[in-house]
Amino acid sequence: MRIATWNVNSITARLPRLLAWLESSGTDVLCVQETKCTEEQFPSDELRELGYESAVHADGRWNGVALVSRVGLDDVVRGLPGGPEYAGAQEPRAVSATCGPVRLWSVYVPNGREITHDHYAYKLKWLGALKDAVAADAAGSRPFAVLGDFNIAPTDDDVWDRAVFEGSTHVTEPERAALAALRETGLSDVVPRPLKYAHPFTYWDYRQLGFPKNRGMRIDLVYGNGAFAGAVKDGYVDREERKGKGASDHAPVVVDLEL
DNA sequence: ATGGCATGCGTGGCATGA
Repeated sequence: MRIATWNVNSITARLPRLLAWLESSGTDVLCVQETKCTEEQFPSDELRELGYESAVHADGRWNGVALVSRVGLDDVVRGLPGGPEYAGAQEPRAVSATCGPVRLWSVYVPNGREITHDHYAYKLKWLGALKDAVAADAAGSRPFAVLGDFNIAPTDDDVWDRAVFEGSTHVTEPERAALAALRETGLSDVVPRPLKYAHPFTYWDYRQLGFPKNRGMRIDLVYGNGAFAGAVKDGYVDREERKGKGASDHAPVVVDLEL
């Protein structure tokens, strides 16, 4: 079973690449982030023609998540139960479902913007609510994983130059502590292998030749419980998909399981 | 010293991203 997570940075802008990649990679379940569309605009018909069902949680030009599966899509939950509001509203940043033998979440953790910004406090609250929402499944015996764009580099090695991020979000101790608390529910970081260079970065800024210079970050993560992590046979970052015109600034993270 | 790129919305220049 091949499961992947990919921040597509607009599913409508990425649709030709997305459809081609699903076919060429043979992915069974894809966790999508930053759909940047309404639920009506989501390309459910095009995906259905390829044999995939979709569960979408989206409301317009920002955020938006989905689960796309060809191995079943049941018991869909849209949103983060108990999640905090930002600017008076719940944002579409989480969707979960059961896909065959495995329960999965697709999450788009708030960016945080700046350490002094309200968005940063919101990010930490959001992660706390995520921990509470997944704790029972994380501790369970059914294969379970939270996949997505966590907007946190778990260690200093997960950014191309730690010094550049001094004073910035994505690398702070409270963010990493929130990730550690999430792991303590029973989840472990399923680290993919890179296809090139030493470290499995998953995001490279569009600017300043970030990708050619491999100035990347590992912020797209797969957090699986024991039954999930124990079934993992391989995992990699498909950096080929970051190449060329019309690429997302994130590459897909692919995990193969024997379930 | 600054911005540099891409997206949506909507046709000009913001807001957002990390």
